[in-house]
Amino acid sequence: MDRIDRKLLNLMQRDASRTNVDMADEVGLSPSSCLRRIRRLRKEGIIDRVVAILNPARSGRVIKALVTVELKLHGEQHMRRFLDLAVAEEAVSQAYAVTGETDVVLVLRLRDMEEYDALCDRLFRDQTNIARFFTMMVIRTAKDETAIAL
Amino acid sequence: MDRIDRKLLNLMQRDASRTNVDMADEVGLSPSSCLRRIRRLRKEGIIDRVVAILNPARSGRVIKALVTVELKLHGEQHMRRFLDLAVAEEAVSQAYAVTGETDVVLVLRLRDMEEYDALCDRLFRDQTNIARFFTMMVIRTAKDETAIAL
DNA sequence: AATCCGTATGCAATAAAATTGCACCGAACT
DNA sequence: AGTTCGGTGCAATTTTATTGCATACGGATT
Repeated sequence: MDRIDRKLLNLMQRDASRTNVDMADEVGLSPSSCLRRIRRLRKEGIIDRVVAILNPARSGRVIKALVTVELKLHGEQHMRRFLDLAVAEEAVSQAYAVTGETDVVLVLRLRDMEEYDALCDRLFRDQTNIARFFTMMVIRTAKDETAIAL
Repeated sequence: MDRIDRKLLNLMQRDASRTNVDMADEVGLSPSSCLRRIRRLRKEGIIDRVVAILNPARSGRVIKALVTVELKLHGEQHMRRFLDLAVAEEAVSQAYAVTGETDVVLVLRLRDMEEYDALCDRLFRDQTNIARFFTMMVIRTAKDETAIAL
């Protein structure tokens, strides 16, 4: 993991659709050598995967919301049951069990408020193990990184 | 935007490193036709970009934390000042201005607790406009999707 | 129903890229 | 100095992407 590797990873975190030839040129290696590095990074699992990122605005899921959830019963099985429920929802894009102020934090991507209301019914109101939940609607997204700083 | 487009988008959200030939075969199109669709999806901005996702465990940033921040002064310029500060931090992977319980929510990716402590100094303790902040350490990640359900 | 138009398709030819074998280089170690 | 190992560039080969072209499909219009 040297300077060139880091350079490649930074390139590919920004745009992985470039050709190997192109990137090789930018980092100052021959295409073959560059390709072998990229393959190594993938084989070693440093590059987990390469994916297409869709434009959220074009997908219809334009409303983002954060929800903190407090459970009544905190046992492992209760936590697992709720997380399973949440994870199964398409509108739930992130779900974390956390320490501190609350038990679970969800990140939602919603099409509209109807979807939010219906989701709340399924995840919170119809459940017996929910003590409280607080919703924070996202007003402004200042940063939303898939890239990891090296 | 038909069934085949959606199929392609789902494929590429999971793995965009496959060859066009391969994906064309899976969706039942000729390579040329499939390629033209993918180019159209990119040109229209439905596919925003293609990126490499690194393994967080291999990057050293293994601790995830959520922080809610309450500001003392809520004016636009105060909000902006704090967000600018937060966004500049490498450990801050997401930053949202929100309604409700609090003003700002941050998602942190940390190497260790020292980094957390130092970050708190810079973002919270040294600042005059922070009323309170609550940290929730992530115990379990049940879902963390870059993909958007269509 | 016939026509027209815009768009999508498959095929085949071509261009470009990825992949591999091979010889070589340089650092680390004996 | 000799040896080993990992990485490199070059060139040949294979695979893929790209494009031109003829055709097929669907919708709107006459």
